Amino acid sequence: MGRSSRSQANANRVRIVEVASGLFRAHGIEAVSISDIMNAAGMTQGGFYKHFASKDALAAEACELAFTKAAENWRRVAQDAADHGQDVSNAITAYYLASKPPQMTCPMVALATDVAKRAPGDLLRSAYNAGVRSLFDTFAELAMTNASRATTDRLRMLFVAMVGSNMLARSGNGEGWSASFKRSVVG
Amino acid sequence: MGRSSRSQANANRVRIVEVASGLFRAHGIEAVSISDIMNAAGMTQGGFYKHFASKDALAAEACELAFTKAAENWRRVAQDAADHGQDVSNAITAYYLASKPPQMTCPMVALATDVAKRAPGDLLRSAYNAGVRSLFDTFAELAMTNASRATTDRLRMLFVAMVGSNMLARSGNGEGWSASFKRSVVG
DNA sequence: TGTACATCAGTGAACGCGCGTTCACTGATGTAC
DNA sequence: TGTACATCAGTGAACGCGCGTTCACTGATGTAC
Repeated sequence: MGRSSRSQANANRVRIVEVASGLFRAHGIEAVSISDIMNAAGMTQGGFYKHFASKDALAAEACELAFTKAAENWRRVAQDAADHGQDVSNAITAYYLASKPPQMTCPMVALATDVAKRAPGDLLRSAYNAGVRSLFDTFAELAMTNASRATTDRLRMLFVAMVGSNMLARSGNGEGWSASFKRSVVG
Repeated sequence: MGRSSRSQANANRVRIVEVASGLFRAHGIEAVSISDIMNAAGMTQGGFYKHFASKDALAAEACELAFTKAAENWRRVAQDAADHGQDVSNAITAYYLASKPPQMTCPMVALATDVAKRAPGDLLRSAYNAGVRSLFDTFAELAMTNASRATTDRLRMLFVAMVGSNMLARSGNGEGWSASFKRSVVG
């Protein structure tokens, strides 16, 4: 197994970020090791530092990717809803609270605790906050094009309610009781 | 330093749980070591297992204590508000979203990620969910005695919005932007 | 196009470190008479 | 109340383990002529 071609190496780098983005969202950043990531990407641990300066640097990139993908999905869901004459913010909320595979967990919820440990100005913390900001802006933009004239404040409250009920449901016992929080938001 | 008396040992055990409850809320369970806890309690690591079967067992007890203290504080705040003829649910929400020292961080937010990693039926996970349930019930009970006839569903939405905005603010950059989420809830 | 050499993506073993937990030990506390 | 002995709360060193990171090495790829 000698040197890979430039294009192969680039593809490998992209795959590492994608795989890491999923693993981090499923298990949290600290619970996933470099070996876990590299093996899942079909390589061995040693090659990691040919692509990234540190685990932290990867975490910031993986975080950014997670938010980008989330925003893309919201746009797609909003388009679908608009095409069928349905309420856009309702559609996004329902999509957001629908159960998804672990690697698709909302990055706002999955990474919050890891981010909270970082100092202000930290790479990951900055990526996370830029992501939250961008995701809310996307939400507001999509919901505003809707017929309904929701205020920004009302959208902010809906947004944090989505996030909060998602977080509690994720740590819940699978009882219907946890689900009642979700229902209070999407209802 | 020989054997401690029974009552001294009991007091030490209580202190360990209290100290751990604060450290876990400030930094997360995995980021705090047994040494950290025992040193903060004024002892050395080796004595830990004379009191607890494992770090997990302590985590469950510390989690329970955190929720108990939170409920007590809410009751006190509600009583204060009622005594001054103020709206109870507003008072609790404002108190909940006010900035507090790290060791007073809301356990729902601080422990969520650690809990999410545990299997259903795990000791900590059970303690967390019992705590959430009990804290919401407390909230509903206190808010219902209020003049305003809020529906349970409306209280649930307010509850998850509190939790969500608190979580985002905790991982925020200290900009006013993060605070606008809190304002959308308490406003 | 062909050849000679430099580059560098990926390998896998090794490193230092901090963790949760164990253990032999100490000596004041608790108990039996 | 006093004495002899068992108990056991707390100590501090040691354990095995997995982590992030480093490193010497391999050999196909890229480049210069």
